Amino acid sequence: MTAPHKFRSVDEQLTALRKGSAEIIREEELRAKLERSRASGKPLRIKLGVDPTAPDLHLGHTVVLRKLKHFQDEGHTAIFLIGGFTALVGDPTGQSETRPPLTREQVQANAKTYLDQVFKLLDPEKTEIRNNADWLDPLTNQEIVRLCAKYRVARLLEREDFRSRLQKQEPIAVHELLYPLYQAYDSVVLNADVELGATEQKFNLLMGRDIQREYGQESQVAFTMPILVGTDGQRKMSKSLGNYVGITESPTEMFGKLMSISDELMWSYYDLLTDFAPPVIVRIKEEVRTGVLHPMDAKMQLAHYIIAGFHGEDAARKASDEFNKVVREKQTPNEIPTFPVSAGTYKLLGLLVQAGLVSSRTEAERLIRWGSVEIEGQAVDQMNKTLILQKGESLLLKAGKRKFLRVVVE
RNA sequence: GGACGGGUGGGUGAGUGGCUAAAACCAGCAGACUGUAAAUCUGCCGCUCCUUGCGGGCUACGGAGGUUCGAAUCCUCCCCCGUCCA
Repeated sequence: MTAPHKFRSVDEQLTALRKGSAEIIREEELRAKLERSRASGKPLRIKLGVDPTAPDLHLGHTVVLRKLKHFQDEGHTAIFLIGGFTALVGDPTGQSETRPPLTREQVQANAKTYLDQVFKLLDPEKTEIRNNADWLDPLTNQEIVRLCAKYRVARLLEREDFRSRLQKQEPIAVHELLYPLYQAYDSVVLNADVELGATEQKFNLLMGRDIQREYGQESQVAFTMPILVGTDGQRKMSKSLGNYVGITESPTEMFGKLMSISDELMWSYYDLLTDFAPPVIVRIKEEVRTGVLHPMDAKMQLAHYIIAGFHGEDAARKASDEFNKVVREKQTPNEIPTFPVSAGTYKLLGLLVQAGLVSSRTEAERLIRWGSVEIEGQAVDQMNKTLILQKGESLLLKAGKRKFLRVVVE
């Protein structure tokens, strides 16, 4: 009479968890941990740390978040760690650009918005939320030195971005070296069994293993996910590169951005941003290859799926309709922002700038010259177009292919 | 502390006295085409003024001065980054 197991079989779990992963170091250890947990009924502790450096999460963050959810779905404990302290230190991550240091208030505000967004995916009931400021802030100098004593400089410098910066003669600040140490120390405090991260986190995750051992703990499994390439198809998705899709963006915007990825890139989005089983994705790919399914339709299906996950079916359908209408049929969108003005005479150039449709008069001139500015569907052909607006009137302006504005005279 | 190398437009990166609003590439924008805001091709890509012209003005090559008819380019001082030596 054995009690029914709380967990699925280890093999089933492993299969589900492996999906989409880049590297699991080491898989045998993960298997052993899963076995032990299944036998004891004790869930594993899965750590995912995020530094709240910006107020919004984008799809890139959700890759790893989704994996955390998979662990959660298997009955393990998801630990969402907010880097309240480490956000102030700043992970080097290779970016040479010096970010302006965040204030504690900013970090706190960001952390709050993160949680709201994270719970669109994770089950809040089953998630342990921690903030490393809680234990890193009170650390004494003595303890910090003791922590530092546990690692060697040469090993720190093995990290890819340190090495390349050293080679390229780029600056490395001392505090940047500390970052991985703090992150590793978090794993000790949280007693993590597994730490999730993007592949670029590999070094930090591995360091957690060493430091945990130094503190007499069993090493965590370093579990990495591929980095999501941004909408430009080149570089990793990031807000500062402007190639991101934010999860709080409107469904329409998300749809448009997702449709703008290259046909090629869509497959990695299928892998990393959906929960379709691998064979399903293979089938879709095959259908596109043989011409049964149009690539555009495959992409629309993808966009629909992703958006439905954040905003619901209805919103996804609306966004899809809107896309068909505006982009494919080149019609006017349903919802157009309005810009109130008072009655009077206006020069078109000035109005375009004022309304924010263009960033400068020079740009407005350029667009007019190209015939890309329209009033009520009519291309403007004179540079000095003057508009006489009367009370109650409204005019539909279009600048470029997808900037619309309704000028309303009050 | 010493020797040496470097700091150029959103990014990478040419340019050593005028022909340079500054090559090239990337990003961005527009147009054509299409199957989508994919791909491809073409054009544009500091700001501003007007009589919209291969037009005028202003701003721009780390900062401040200077030389010169003219400076991203030469000189002086300063700031910042890196390498090597101590």
